[in-house]
Amino acid sequence: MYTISEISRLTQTTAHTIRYYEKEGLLFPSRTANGVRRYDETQLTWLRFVLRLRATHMPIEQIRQYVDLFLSSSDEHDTTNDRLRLLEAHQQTVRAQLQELKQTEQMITDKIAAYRRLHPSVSTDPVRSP
Amino acid sequence: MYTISEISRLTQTTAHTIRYYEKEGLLFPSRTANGVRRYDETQLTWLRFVLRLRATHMPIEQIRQYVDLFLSSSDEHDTTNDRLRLLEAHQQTVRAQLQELKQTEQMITDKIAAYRRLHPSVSTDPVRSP
DNA sequence: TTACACGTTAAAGTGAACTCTAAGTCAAGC
DNA sequence: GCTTGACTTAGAGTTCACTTTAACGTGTAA
Repeated sequence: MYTISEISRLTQTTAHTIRYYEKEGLLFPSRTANGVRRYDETQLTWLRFVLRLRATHMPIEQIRQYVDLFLSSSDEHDTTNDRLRLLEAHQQTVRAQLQELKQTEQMITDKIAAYRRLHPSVSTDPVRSP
Repeated sequence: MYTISEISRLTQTTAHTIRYYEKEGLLFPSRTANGVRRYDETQLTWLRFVLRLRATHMPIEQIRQYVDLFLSSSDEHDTTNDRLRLLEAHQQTVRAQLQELKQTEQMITDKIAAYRRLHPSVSTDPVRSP
């Protein structure tokens, strides 16, 4: 079991942010008798999953939806399909981001190459604006 | 020459945002006698360049730095190297974003595959938390 | 036992990037 | 001449995701 400062170090995330994620309903650490948070491997894995989604700009609200579906799932009420749909939707936005990034990476690479070819002339700058 | 509503349509960006970018020093459209903004192809190209950088999360402040260097460049004071350095720095962040996105894309794909294999069982959910 | 590191909370504050409001000007069409 | 719609401005408001503050509790080493 880890303290908040330990998983803070392990995930390179401030304790502040970890508490904030808990307040937003993304994490559910257990507590000691006097209310100190304790994190097990499962919670650590979950936090890493959340951080992955955040790094790809999934809004906290959407992550919470996923968590809520997870928690509300039972034999009578299966939420697998809903979760699958959320993941597939996010997969689409991740792929769109990848497209955009690849194109911009190419643009920057081209521009850098142009700058290098022309250096040190500025008058013939490849950008030609404003 | 385009009006603000025309380049708004052409770039899928609200006129509000385009004026905001101008206020932030990223665009310099000319004006008609009574102060109405007019955009030429160069300004349109420039806006598209700005939108590319924004789509890859370059902060407006950094874009402005690039613009400022561009505008302050002259025969006596060459800013090519500084601009090159800014672009190279952003190239690094774009590559880091690409890395992160690719990894998360893989993770989501794996998770979706796992959900599909196990469907409709929830008890053996691949996430196993919280 | 006192110091100090580390934990707790609710709530207010921050910064970035828009987004909207209010009050106004202006040109074209009926 | 009047209405409509597109433009103008400064400045206030919004949203998101933290981040800080203030005030306090707890455990352990010197």
